[in-house]
Amino acid sequence: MKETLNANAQAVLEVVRRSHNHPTALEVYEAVRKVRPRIGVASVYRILHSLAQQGLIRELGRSDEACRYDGHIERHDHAICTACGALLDLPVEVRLSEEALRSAAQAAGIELHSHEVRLYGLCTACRQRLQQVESVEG
Amino acid sequence: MKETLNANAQAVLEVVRRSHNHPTALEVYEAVRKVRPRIGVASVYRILHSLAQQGLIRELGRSDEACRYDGHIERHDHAICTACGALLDLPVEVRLSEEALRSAAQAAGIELHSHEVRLYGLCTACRQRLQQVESVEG
DNA sequence: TAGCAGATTGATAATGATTATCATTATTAG
DNA sequence: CTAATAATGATAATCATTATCAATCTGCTA
Repeated sequence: MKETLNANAQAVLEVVRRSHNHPTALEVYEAVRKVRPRIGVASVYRILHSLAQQGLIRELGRSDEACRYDGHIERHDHAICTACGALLDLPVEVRLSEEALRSAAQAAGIELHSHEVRLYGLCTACRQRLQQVESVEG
Repeated sequence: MKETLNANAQAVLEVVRRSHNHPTALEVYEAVRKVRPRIGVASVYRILHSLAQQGLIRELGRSDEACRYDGHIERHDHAICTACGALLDLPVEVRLSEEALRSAAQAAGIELHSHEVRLYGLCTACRQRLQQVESVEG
């Protein structure tokens, strides 16, 4: 059990908090390297897991290729582009009733700690890109 | 564009539909091998992607280590154990309003196709396991 | 029906993310 | 200060997935 953060862990936490685009572990590694050049990948992975376990950052299930991290630890929802895999924070909360959550958790037999709504669809860029392809092919 | 499913694809689809525990691609491969021994991993991956693209199965973002597939293509929600990574289908729907969804999608700038609610917490097994650890350590 | 163009397949190598190993270094207790 | 212990990072190993490519199958034409 580690309570205080050393310089490496501080740097990792800083990077994750400062980046608003859900960096992967390797991206965090590259960024942290600039300020702590001697750090290795293994330590970055170790620190990320440890920070996530302490609730200081959030580990997002990998939607496309690699696991991504989020400095926003307040509960929030996501939108995921089914074409390019982009994972966006929703700026608004999708409201749902406590009662619905509680009964669903009970039905599944789990002790509910948190929840997330995921919206799937096409982001603006992909929508435009696909329309162009259609018009060329069609 | 392929419309008809050949014997390999049929077998893969059968396996995914028959298994009620979100198999990984490798698990599907092992199961399909029993009925089509000459099939290779590459084909299984190809077929899984193709079936998912045709909407015949659903590709679940990898919650723990590997990508998992679901024969249930009707929209449904999931519960995820934060301790062991288990991914469970919710037997009931977590109801939320069309209006809330639509406005959230608009705020994120995506064209909404589907959505999913994810409940995070401890499954029964992990709850018990962790209680035991506590009582031993405490 | 034979022969061929193109698609499909599967064995295998390659890739990319993550984890394990382990010698070295830093930290702490005595 | 020294011994014990924990933390670190370089590197190898692992695991899922993808790319490559020769072999095979498909439908089609002559």
